[in-house]
Amino acid sequence: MRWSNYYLFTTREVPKDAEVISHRLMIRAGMIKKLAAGIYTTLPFGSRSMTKLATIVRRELDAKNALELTMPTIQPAELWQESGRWQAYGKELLRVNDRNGREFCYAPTAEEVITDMVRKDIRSYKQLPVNLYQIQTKFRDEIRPRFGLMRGREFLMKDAYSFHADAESLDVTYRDMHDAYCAIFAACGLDYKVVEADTGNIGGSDSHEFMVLAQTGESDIVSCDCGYAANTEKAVTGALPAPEVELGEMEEVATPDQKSIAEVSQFLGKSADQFVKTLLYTSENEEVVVVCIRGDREINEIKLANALDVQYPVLATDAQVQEITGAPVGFAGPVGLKEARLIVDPSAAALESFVCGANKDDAHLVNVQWGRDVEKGEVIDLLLADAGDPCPRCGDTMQKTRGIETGHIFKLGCKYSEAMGCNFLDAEGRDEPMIMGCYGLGIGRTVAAAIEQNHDDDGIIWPKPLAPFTVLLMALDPQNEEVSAAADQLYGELQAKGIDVLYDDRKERPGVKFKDADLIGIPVRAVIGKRGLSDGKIEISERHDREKHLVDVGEALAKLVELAG
RNA sequence: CGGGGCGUGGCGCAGUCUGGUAGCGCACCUGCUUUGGGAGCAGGGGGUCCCCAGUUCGAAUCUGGGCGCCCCGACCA
Repeated sequence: MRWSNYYLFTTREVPKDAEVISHRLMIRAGMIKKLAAGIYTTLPFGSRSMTKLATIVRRELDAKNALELTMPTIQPAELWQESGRWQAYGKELLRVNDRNGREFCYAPTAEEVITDMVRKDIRSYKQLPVNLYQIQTKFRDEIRPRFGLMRGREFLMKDAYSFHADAESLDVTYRDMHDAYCAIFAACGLDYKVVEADTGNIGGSDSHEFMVLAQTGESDIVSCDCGYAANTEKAVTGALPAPEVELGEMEEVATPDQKSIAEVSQFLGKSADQFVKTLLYTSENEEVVVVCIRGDREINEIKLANALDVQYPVLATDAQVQEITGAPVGFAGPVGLKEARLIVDPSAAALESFVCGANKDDAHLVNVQWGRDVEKGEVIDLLLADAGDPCPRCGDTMQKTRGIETGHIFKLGCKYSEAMGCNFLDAEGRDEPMIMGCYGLGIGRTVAAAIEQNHDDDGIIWPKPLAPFTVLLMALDPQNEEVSAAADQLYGELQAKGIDVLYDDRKERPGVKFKDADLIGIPVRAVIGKRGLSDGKIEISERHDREKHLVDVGEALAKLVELAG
């Protein structure tokens, strides 16, 4: 491709709303352009990267016998009502009406449509398993789209769905997809981690996320050298080391205006890990739940939602706290709260003696003991895991890192097949719901993640497999006939070798071309200028180290082919 | 959903408080010079100042309504 004929316009400045590096670089390098909040046009240069990733994805999935199809992006409401997600998905589901007023939605995912298709086509266990995928645009009306392609509303995703006669068959496909995803991310040259994950509103049992490690990621991961790794939404820990406490009789102490754990901790001279933090939650079913956790730790609200089997637990209002505890916010404790359901995290349950609110204005209780002074209630893990916590498998100290969720695989079980009557006849002639799995991979997000992980101050440093072009051929002074003749010839030869080459034949000054070259980050660069050419040399370098090698004109092609490989 | 901020050529901004008919840098076009790390000089094109209504002789500027966009928060007992 000759740059002079191409649609690639770089910019020196970026819109002020672009904050993360991949977003800035994708705009500056002419890959994407914003149309509306979280909605982007992918320009030709960006499109090439996406296509390269899609090709890798297809190759690895096809190798696992997954079959590509294409489903509509506009889906009828009836299917979503059947699965129950027309209500459950909430505002993220973009709903539209056609000219007759019939309700549709723009697909955020395609479980309903694929399940509807399969229930109509497949009757027998002999036709199972099947694994079907598409690479198709999705729309999710996110609360807060941000970071360009990292969290867009409209985005390109590969989604796959498998159907099985039994759990063993699902296990095999799940493993296949796990391996395919590993192959895909490895092929892209990305530093990634597979972690245990919560299933969120997709539903189902077992689930893993593929995280590209980057500080700008929106997910927290804890991991251990032994191999355990999990999203903090899901992560469990070993028992926390118990703090040393003095034992004594329960006693009320005055703590005027000392509301937060930090304040009371300082006021009483006791560390925060000797406290029990008591929080009141409500949810859509309006039951108030009292939750206790150790004073220095945080509640994982995803775990709480799962424990309560609700969608969104929310903290009780100040008025509700006043009504139930009889005290303003800041003085809640488990002692004497008989009316409400009490859930205690193991971190709090393990305390031999602790400090908590007295359910009375300006007062706390010290030396409280479970069993003696207050019933323990249900002990359920609600802890938000953090760096330094013990690994649940081996007990070693875990680390915390951040990652970008680029892939997510689920064992769905029968959630959709039961709701939608997607059944088959087994060998005994019994009607059974199919067991399902689903597997997502964000195409645009993975490309953004690749940039997040591979760049420097001057621009993108593409991993070769995702690079829009493999070789950038620069003619420094295309007006000079010798230079342009040599460059034209090399360009033709590279094309003949099947190499993706971008030929910078623009009539720009050298400085502009070098800056652009660094910005767009093509892995291999060949520079032809009259200075080198007078000695019969072409300068070849790679973007990742920019080390310059002068190569004889006659050897340049072979060298470039070697580096491109 | 709550809080804050912003909408002025393609991009980044000034002008708004104190109303008088729009400007700067980058980008773009033409010419000359320059040509190995975002050149110089000269000339030039491009804006219903987000939209609607109102006040006024006069509105980018004041008032009201709407739309769009961004950031922060949704972390506490």
